[in-house]
Amino acid sequence: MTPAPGSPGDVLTLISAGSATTRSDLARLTGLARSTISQRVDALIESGLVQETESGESTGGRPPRQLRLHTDGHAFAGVDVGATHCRVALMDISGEVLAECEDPLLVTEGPETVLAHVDTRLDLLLAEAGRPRSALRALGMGVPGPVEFATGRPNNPPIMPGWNDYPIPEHFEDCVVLVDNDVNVMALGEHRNAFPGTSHLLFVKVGTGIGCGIVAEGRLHRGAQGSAGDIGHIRVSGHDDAGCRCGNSACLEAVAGGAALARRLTELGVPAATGADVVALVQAGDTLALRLVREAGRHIGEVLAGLVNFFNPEVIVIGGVLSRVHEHLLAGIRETIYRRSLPLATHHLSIVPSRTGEDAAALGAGLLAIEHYLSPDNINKLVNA
Amino acid sequence: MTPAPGSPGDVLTLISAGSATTRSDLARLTGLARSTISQRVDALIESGLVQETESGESTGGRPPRQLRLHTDGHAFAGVDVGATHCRVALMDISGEVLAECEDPLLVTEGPETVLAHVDTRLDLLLAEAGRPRSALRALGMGVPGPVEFATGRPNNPPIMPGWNDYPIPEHFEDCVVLVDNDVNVMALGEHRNAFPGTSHLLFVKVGTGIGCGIVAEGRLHRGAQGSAGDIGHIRVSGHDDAGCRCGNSACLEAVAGGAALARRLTELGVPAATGADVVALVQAGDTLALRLVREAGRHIGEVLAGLVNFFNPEVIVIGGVLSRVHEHLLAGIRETIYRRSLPLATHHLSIVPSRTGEDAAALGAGLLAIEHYLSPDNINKLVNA
DNA sequence: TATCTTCCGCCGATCATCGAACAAAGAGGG
DNA sequence: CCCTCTTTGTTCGATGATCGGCGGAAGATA
Repeated sequence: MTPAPGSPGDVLTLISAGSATTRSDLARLTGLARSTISQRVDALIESGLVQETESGESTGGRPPRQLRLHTDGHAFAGVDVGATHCRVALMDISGEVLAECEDPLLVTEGPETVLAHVDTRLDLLLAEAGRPRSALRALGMGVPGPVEFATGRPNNPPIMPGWNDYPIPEHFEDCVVLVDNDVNVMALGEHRNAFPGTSHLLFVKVGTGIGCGIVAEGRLHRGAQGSAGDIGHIRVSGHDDAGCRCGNSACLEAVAGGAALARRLTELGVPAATGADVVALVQAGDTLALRLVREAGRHIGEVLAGLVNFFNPEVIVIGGVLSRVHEHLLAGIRETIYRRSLPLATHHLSIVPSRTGEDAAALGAGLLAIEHYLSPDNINKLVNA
Repeated sequence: MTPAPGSPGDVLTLISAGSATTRSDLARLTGLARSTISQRVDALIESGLVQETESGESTGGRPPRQLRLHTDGHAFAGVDVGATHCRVALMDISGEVLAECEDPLLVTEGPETVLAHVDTRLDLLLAEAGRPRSALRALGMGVPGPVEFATGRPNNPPIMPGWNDYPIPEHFEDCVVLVDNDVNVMALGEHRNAFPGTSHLLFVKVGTGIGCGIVAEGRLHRGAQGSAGDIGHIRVSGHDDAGCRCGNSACLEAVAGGAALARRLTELGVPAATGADVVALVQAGDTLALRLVREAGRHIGEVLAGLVNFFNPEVIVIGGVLSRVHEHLLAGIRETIYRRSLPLATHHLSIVPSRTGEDAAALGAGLLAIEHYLSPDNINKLVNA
């Protein structure tokens, strides 16, 4: 129902969002009677979803008992499957990280190998956190390629041989599994962690390739085929000679991606193989590398300028390996966006480096799982059962 | 509340969407008891929102009484304020047009003049439809510039002198007024009218300038400052000599907009002043005009190819004056999009000319008003009162 | 210590919803 | 033509959820 939001799920949403920490808050926000709220809260405590902590500050009368998510007894996992690494984070229901690990692992080893690895790490982390496997409620996973979100199957991922159409969720039988593109979960992680108040955010990952996660109205926009945000193959002007692996030329990725920068540096006599090498050179003070990074920033900025006009975000977050030298990358990006976008769209626009860093992906994947579990529909089912 | 959707507003939503036409349908869809549904329907009939029409087809038992929106007693207005015209449509609550008119009118005359004109037209149309002014429940308006949707005030519109920050809703005291950008309401009109099933749609208006309305998850995306969709100033490659009124160069609008095409034709010895002139020349068989339009299509396609990668829509609709020669414009657009966008994104993508035509804007503006009035929140308020 | 304020649980009153029973209206069959 | 079956719609008592007042709890203030 639309009016008088007051189901157990809605009540929990208010608690988990931090909008309400006491029964009085809940009564005021929902419009329900205090007695009704008490009943709801009792049910949520009964289900092990909420706990009471000792009194809070008094405002002149009896101090209210604080309510918060019950962080024991449940566990959620966020998995970041990268091209060459695998990171697993174990989180409690509030989004706090309980334990975390990262290992080098090639996604090209195929789904069975990678998912088996995730499984063993999961057991280790659960042991470390002192929770049984049965406490695991949901698992979110980000993978480096397009995914059909509804089914959790990769959709012709270019750099994940053997994964096409593989039903990832079926590998984990006893818990809900949500799979999404890695950039999407990074965007989610960054949004929830650093910019919870904003409605429209773009997260741009500048690594070997270039991708973008889109948060619209606070929710991920995946598009019709789940391929939204694939900005690496948008054309930039003046580089028709730059051939791309996709078969076209002048793609953003072929001009400003980490791999492209490394290749260009190598051609110019400074050996570099990956985006990380480029970053290292910049940090070492190599002026050529620095110039290339700034130029890359301008090219990225050209594409983003168009997207700012189109999408009108409040925040653009720059992440990925190349953002380690963000002071140089951002200079070019900002310069170009402010020159090429409309004043109305840029006036309140922030362009910032990622604040969440390395584990934005694992964190975002975990949050995907947690938010699914905490959705009012799901909670109402749990409480009634 | 989230579970068991069954407030009067939700019931009406099902009726107005055509998902349910009988009480039984409603009981089945909402999960509520038949008696409860009857009670809800009675309340809606009482409020004048729903009417019963005589029996439907029997399926072996008593034939159900059909329910539909009560189309008498209410009226809604959709106003399309263009640069040089003003169109007003009077609609009933089901979205059917009762009466309509269009007059030449310069938006540069300023808000008082234009809104006074709207007022007189409104009275004429109401008289024509035989409804009193008091029947007017809500009014939607599309204007050729950015608008702060929440307040209904134009936000530094470049071609609407005197309108900046003018509080349009205050001019119509006795009814709710919603103001939006013209391209947004066109997108809404086209979506509701021709593609109600799709989630993600782009409506591209190619007229004097070039703009884009965005439908995401079935709702308009307006962006942080309400300036989303302003694609006319996205850079196209290889035209750094084309200066734009915005101060930059190589803007899509300056290369492929109707005004730019007319100017270019004139330079080449074929006099043309506006986009309409260009269309006329193409229709008269002028090969030069035709070549320019095709070329414009390719430039628009280049920008749209990027947006397809970014946004991943299901449908792109081409409207505006230039779409009158859409067979030529679309050829270039399709060619470029299919060449420059990712296969995953283009595989299920339709690129089609507007099916709604001239009054997409007035229609969309009216629908904006109607959908606001029919929103569950508003209906619940009405029924309880 | 007395009083005030706020918080929280208890409990009877109230209200919305349900579901069974019944009436209505047509289909189909003998 | 009449009888039975099916589906629809309404009526009404039963049920269960919500409300709001009351009183106890717990701290602030004086």
